[in-house]
Amino acid sequence: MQEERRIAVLRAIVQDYVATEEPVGSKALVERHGLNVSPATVRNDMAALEEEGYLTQPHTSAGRVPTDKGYRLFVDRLGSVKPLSAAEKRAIASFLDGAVDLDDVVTRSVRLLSQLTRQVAVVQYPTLSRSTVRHIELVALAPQRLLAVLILSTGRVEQRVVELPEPLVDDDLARLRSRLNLAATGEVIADAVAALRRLGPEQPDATRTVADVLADAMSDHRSDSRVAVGGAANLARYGDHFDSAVRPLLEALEEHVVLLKLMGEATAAGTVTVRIGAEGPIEEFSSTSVVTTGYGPAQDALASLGVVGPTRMDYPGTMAAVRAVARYVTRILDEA
Amino acid sequence: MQEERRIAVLRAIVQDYVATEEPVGSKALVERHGLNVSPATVRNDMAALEEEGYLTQPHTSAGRVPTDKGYRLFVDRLGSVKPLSAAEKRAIASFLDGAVDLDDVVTRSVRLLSQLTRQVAVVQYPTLSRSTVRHIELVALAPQRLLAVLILSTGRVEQRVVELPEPLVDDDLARLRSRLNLAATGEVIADAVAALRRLGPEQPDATRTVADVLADAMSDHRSDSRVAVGGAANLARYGDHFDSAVRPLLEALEEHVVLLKLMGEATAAGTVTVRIGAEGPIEEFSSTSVVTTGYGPAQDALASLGVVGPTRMDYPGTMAAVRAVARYVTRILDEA
DNA sequence: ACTTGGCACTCGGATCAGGGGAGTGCCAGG
DNA sequence: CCTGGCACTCCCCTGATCCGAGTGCCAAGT
Repeated sequence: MQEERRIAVLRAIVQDYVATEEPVGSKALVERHGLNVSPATVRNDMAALEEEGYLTQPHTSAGRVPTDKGYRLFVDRLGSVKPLSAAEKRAIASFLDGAVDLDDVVTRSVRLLSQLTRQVAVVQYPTLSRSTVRHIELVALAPQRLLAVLILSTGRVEQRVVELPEPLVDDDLARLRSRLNLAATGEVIADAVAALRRLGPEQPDATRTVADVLADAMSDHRSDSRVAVGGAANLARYGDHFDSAVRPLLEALEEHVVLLKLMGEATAAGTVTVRIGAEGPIEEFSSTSVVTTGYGPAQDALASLGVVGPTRMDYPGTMAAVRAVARYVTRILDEA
Repeated sequence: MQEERRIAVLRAIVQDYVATEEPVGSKALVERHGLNVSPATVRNDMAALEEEGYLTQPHTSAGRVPTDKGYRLFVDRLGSVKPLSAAEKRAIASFLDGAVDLDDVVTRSVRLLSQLTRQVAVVQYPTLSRSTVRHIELVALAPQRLLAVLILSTGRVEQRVVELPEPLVDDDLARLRSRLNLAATGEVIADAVAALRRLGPEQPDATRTVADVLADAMSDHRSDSRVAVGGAANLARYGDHFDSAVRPLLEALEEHVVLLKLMGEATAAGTVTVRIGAEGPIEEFSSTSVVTTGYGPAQDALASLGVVGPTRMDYPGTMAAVRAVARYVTRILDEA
């Protein structure tokens, strides 16, 4: 009985604190929420919750603030994620439907997500390792120079200028093109790389050169850590802790490697992961929470997408938005 | 005689203020700079400069701060832009030389520029209107569906999935491809669009469909306003005015259209444009300066690139960095 | 065994006065 | 036209005071 009320108190505190950004006291609590008990009772509960580590007091004589542990309990005890309104769903659909290519999908998602959550949104580009080669194209730029274009199943395009060891006539170019496509098209990246590397030493130099460049392009780690970021302006709402919190985050947003570490491994689509404060991998961001999920085919997430914000954030709303956007993105990519 | 000294005083004030971010007084001035006059003399000069609108006092009894007009004079009277050190030049070269494609060049430039200037850097992608069509590629995805890939001279790649009104066999595809390339390859975008649109009604439906999609892709204004932004973390150094200055800027950095307006028309490569405070087109950014220049072939700039920062910035250094980076980017693009 | 009202206590934050100091303007003399 | 001197003006820092929200605890009530 009391146990239940304590959870209710914790929940109320979290909600109020998220809304007001100020430590919440016993009196205000009973007023704003329909708790049918006196402030004194709530005080006892709060003392107990503090004892167990779910709350803290900034000062001896101030209201209570949830700890990371408190948020964690709050999130875990969320019954169901509240579904988005019909209007929001429609907005998502219409916003994403106009996308013309992969870049566009990612850009729109990131913007959409940041607007829905009023937070910093991060969308990782589909991982190379999960995609297959759709086509390889060679365009002659000069007799000894060509442009190799690599098109992947996810819609990603890589291109490289290749200097040839010897001039190549059109016929040779066509032959080379079909040889490369024969080896790589339809294959998963890892296999395609292997196949290209195997294109033996017995082949003419030009083949080797081009195959190597393509294989390198495919294994380029740089392109495996591409992310899009949006809504950085929402950081301005961080309020205080400017130098200690906002600045490192702004820096991280440009360091994609750090950002990806912060986002963590792509989880299976459908499951929304919430990392609260110090639960994350980077000490500096101990007052930052991350809400992510994977997107792409069910058991085989292409990459993750999510939101980064202050520990004091609207978890239910954020989780709902992240999940919804992931779902739509998955569908869009499926169609293309 | 006094005229010259006044300029010297203004210059000294600008330098000190930029360095310390605090109003500068007469005594500190004569000490830190080798002015061979007394503080009283400097005070007279300052009073005159204030009279003419080059300086202001935050409070009756505080030091002086340059006005926009003061910065303007300072910038105009800069003798020569101080050249970068050899080390810096080397850094630029090595930083940009590793770029593999257009995206990479732009990304690296933006990062480089923000690091050199410790400011927010903005690089516009080469304008579509100045580039030519290098190649058009069609890849069959399904009998009635193909992927059209458009490769431009600047290295930009656009792709679209096209649903065909009728199935297309390989031979037709090859014919279609060469017809499209014949019409568009080598042409400036505007001409290519026209040529594609002309691909007459007498042609089979598939041709029309694909040609239209390509023409649309080329005239897509969305892609004409692409920019890359970097160094947003440097905004953290804005110090005070957080909500009034940093926030709108952060927002603008995501609104590429606004950002481009702020950057202004691409100026001829070689000329560095400085827009100080209220000289800019957007009232909200009246305490923000913009330093830009064009890049690309001499008289025919592809696009602009530059830096956005507080009016109180190191103009000589910033101008030098912007010019140097533009120069290198031009060279790199020329080679590719 | 909880809950409740009462009460003393704590402590942060707002408010205010006072003093120090940096900087100015002006004037009279070089 | 430059310079030293001097009175004056505010800004801002410091310390003291006060107020009130909020707590913890206790004793009484259900």
